[in-house]
Amino acid sequence: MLRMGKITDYATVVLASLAQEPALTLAAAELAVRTRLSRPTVSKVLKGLQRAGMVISSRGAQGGYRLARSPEQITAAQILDVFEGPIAITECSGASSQCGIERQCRVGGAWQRVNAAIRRALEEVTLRQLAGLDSATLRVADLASEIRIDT
Amino acid sequence: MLRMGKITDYATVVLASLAQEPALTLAAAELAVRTRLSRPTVSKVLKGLQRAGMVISSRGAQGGYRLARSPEQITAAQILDVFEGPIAITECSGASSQCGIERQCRVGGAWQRVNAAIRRALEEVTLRQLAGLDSATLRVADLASEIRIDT
DNA sequence: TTATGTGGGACTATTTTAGTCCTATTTGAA
DNA sequence: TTCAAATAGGACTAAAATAGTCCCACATAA
Repeated sequence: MLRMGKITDYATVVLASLAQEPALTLAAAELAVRTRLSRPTVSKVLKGLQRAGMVISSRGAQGGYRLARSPEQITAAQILDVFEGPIAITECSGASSQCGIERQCRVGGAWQRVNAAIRRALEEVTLRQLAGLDSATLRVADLASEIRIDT
Repeated sequence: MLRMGKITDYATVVLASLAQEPALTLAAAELAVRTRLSRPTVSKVLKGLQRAGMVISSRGAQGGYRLARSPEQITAAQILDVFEGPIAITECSGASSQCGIERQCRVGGAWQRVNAAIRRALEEVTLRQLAGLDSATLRVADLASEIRIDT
């Protein structure tokens, strides 16, 4: 329905892995093993995360990565932002909307609100939760309804 | 941040246009004029919508399209489904998740819940609202709490 | 019977995305 | 001082998704 790229997905996995051991500095190679992802991919992900300030890197021997903040302070929204950018659900709902039909369609406004709502929800979800470190697990009503068949 | 294709965007615009005149049967060409989109594109969109049962078509002269149900009964989630498919926010959160690392990452579950929450929010938004036909506008605050993830 | 429509694809060009690899730079430790 | 272990930053290619157009068969009102 809505999609995020695989890299963002990987990023979550890698971050979750780092969240298991917030104290340690782990090398990309080690993280690749732990996450079962390929090394180049893990590297790419970590570079992005470091540029975004989500992880702190140490270069040279014994170097590696660690979380820049605690898992409670990293949100799903932040993770999305790193690789997906601030691009909105629809182009109209983005910052610089100039689709030309704007005046006519009037649709933009509503999508913007939807988008804002989704974003706020995503800001409520922490890495701690994503990593399953929360004993009180996420409580969201039972599963998404499948394709609806209203008449 | 999260993205949906342009076609889905167009679909919303076209549906909103149809929602202005639920009684009329409008030809693709006419809708192209009203929405300021190109004819082929509008046509493509409408074909998809008709296959999905969102609009009803009449062939031949004086033919065209009209909404299959009232604007209140068409939701943003349904519109998304037509062209974006049921694909989830991350592949792990899709129906057939077999990413291989699933056992390790444990992340999938949380994303699934996030995804479900987003979907539910999208089901609350009607075409009527998207089209701006509702005098009482969307109340974002409510929407956000709808999709909040309790810890 | 002809104008006007939709139905269903086929098709191409463009853009995104995924994933790998190469080279420079940094740094701890023998 | 030197070397090995790591990250930084791109460059690059292949594959996949998207956008958008076009063509032709079929349907139907006048």
